[in-house]
Amino acid sequence: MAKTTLRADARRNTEKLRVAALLVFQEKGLHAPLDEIAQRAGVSSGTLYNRFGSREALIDAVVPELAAQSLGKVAKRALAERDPWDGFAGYVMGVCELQASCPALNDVISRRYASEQLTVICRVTEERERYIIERAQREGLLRADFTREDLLFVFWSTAMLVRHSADAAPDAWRRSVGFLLDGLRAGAAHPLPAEPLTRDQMEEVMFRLGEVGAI
Amino acid sequence: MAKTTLRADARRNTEKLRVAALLVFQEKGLHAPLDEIAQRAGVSSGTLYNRFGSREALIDAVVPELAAQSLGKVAKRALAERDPWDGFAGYVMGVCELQASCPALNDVISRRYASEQLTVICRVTEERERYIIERAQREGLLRADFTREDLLFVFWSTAMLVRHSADAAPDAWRRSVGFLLDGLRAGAAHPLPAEPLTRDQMEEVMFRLGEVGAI
DNA sequence: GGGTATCTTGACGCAAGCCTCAATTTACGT
DNA sequence: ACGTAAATTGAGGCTTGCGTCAAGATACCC
Repeated sequence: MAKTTLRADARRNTEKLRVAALLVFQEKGLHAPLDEIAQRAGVSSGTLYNRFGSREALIDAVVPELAAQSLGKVAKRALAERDPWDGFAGYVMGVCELQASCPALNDVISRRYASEQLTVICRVTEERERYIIERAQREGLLRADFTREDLLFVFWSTAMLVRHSADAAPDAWRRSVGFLLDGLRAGAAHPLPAEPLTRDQMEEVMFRLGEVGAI
Repeated sequence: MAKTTLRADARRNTEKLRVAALLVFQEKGLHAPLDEIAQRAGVSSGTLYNRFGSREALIDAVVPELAAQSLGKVAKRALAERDPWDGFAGYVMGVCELQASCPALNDVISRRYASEQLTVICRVTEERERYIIERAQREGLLRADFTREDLLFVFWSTAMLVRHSADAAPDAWRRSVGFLLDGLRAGAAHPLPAEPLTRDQMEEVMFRLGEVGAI
């Protein structure tokens, strides 16, 4: 039912809002107050709702492109790596770097906000990650009991670290990820104390993440 | 300036509030609504403020004992372990188990709420952890570049994981910690991509954690 | 340039959660 | 048993943020 033609001023406002939204989201994450976006666009909050209708729609109008591009670049670089371990490790570091460099991407990667478009991106990402993992495991470089679900937990950890140490110690996360990667090399493997998550469990966890508290 | 003698009803209410507070904090963490505590104690929110004056005071009246006892037990067990590596690994797992089993302890351990008493506990804990780490490093079992500040990051990661997967996958954190521990063995060590945090940086990060957003 | 459909505005209502304080109730000493 | 100091109450003010809507402003077509 979307109007196909907007009045000129409405179109202009839409554009101003997109620009402002991208700025604010990048700076403060996907839970940034919408009022601030409206204000930054020089427009009332009512207009924001008129143009987009909901936070989700606004995010979907602005963030997926950024996310797809950033994540795509990292994956591509990883796959271009000759050595599958270097590819894997580079991928992990690359994604964490995105998390550290941009609150909006951090929220996407750690699933703090789930929208339709972002979910699509996550699915694509999942495929690639499974491949990157498998490739490194096939050559016996990445430990065999590591799953893609485990990878998400890595990103969640980093999300937390980055959110709280971004200012005081912007490189702190690198150490943590460094330790972790050393634990993921096939040679380092010792038996794990728990079963991997099923995909359903993962869905459940992610579903809750998108919910209320967000925390 | 504290009144030394309370009227009988006030003393009773104080006790009811302590009980309720401990329950609610254990169940929901240290940011639980105070109104709920008052309600559970069968008392108005005004009374809670009359008796304790602030969330911080209420927490300090109730949580430190729990925290000191739990953390003490884990540390003791770790130090009783013959093998320093087992001691260290057991300590890490033990603390994470506390995080997983009790939101209040999770908040204490990951510094989501800083109060006077809790800060004292953290200081004691710090001493013990430095010792546990040093002991394992002295025998060349724990990698030499691991610091106590890094340990806090481990607990922060776990805090995040536990908070979001407690229901759907209560053991998920064990895998992550397992990977990490494998990366901490001396034999697994590869050069790290960043310097360890100074104590000042750590203070700064922790200070911010206690602040506003908490997230 | 006038009429109308479209768009914008910003004050408003809502919800949580915090904390306060005037009015009321209660315990306790005498 | 009564007076007073101590305690309790809960409505209400505060804040942040969301989302709405009647009234006013504006673009666009003729």
